[in-house]
Amino acid sequence: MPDANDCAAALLDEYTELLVMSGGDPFRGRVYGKAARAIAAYPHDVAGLSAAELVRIPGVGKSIAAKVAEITATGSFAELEELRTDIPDGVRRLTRIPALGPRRALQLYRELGVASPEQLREAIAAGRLNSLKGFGAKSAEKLLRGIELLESAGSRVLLNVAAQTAAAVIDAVKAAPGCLRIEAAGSLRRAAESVGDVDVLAAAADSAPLMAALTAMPEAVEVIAAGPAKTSVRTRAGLQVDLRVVPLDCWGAALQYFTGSQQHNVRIRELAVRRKLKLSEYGLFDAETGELIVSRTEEEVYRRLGLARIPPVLREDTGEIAARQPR
DNA sequence: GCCGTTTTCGGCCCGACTGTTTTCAGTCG
Repeated sequence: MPDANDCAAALLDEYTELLVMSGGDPFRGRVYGKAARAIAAYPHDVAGLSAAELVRIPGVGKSIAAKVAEITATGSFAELEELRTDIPDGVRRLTRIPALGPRRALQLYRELGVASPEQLREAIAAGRLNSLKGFGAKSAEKLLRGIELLESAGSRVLLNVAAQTAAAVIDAVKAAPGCLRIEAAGSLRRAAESVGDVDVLAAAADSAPLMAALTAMPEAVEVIAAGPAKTSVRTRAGLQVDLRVVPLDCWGAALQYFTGSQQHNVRIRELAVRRKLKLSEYGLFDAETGELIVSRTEEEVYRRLGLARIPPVLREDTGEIAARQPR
């Protein structure tokens, strides 16, 4: 993929983050993120394209085409530079802390002047978060832990390491009473080169014994979240493991959802919306009546959306959906 | 800001969990 595309995509992504942080129209922010992904996946060098050619890239309209042209010519664009002067780069780094998103990162900056993870640690130590609306004792504790995780930073691991973890989780959970089916999903099932976390999907009428089996694993040193539908733990090695449990009837829809990349799923769900349908991990439904249409197999879900089944490894939103739509 | 298998205007994926908020915003995937 051409360097110019990576460069333009990175700047548009940065602009997306800054837009989201500064409030404003959330849909506008999404558009830039979408365009950034399309440009990153675009096979031709954007630096050599005219405006008319740029707008042929899906998700790129006149306005973004002009910004890409400006990036090609100058290395950046005016609106981005303007936001950069408003929000220091360290504030963006704050959002790398787990559980700290754009809105609260900006709040920390605006109200306490905190402009980096290091400054956040100092602010917490000095008790300065106590006065901040929406930040309680638990938040402070969680943020400190998050900063530690950020600093130890082995964020993504190789596929084989994740596969070993998944195998251990599957062994432990499938022994729990009531486990009807279990399989690794997420980037592991897509066979991505590296994975950020381990996703495991299971089917059961009662999820409690399965969730208990996960949190009882000796490797699970921290419980990040624990609910009836989803439980997340962190392993000794710092790898996050998410276990999702659904009723057996939803297996296909759930596997479809928990396998696709975020972007693939958004695309597929948009396709559903355009057909007056609603897709979730629980099935494909009629948007108006809420009536269930299909949910048992992935093939049924894709077929009902007018698509041939897409192999897991391709579910990255890099053109695989258009390639399977009838012309 | 982009886009169209009713649309060139009015939408824009969907659900789970947490913390502090007593009804929901923020975050995540």
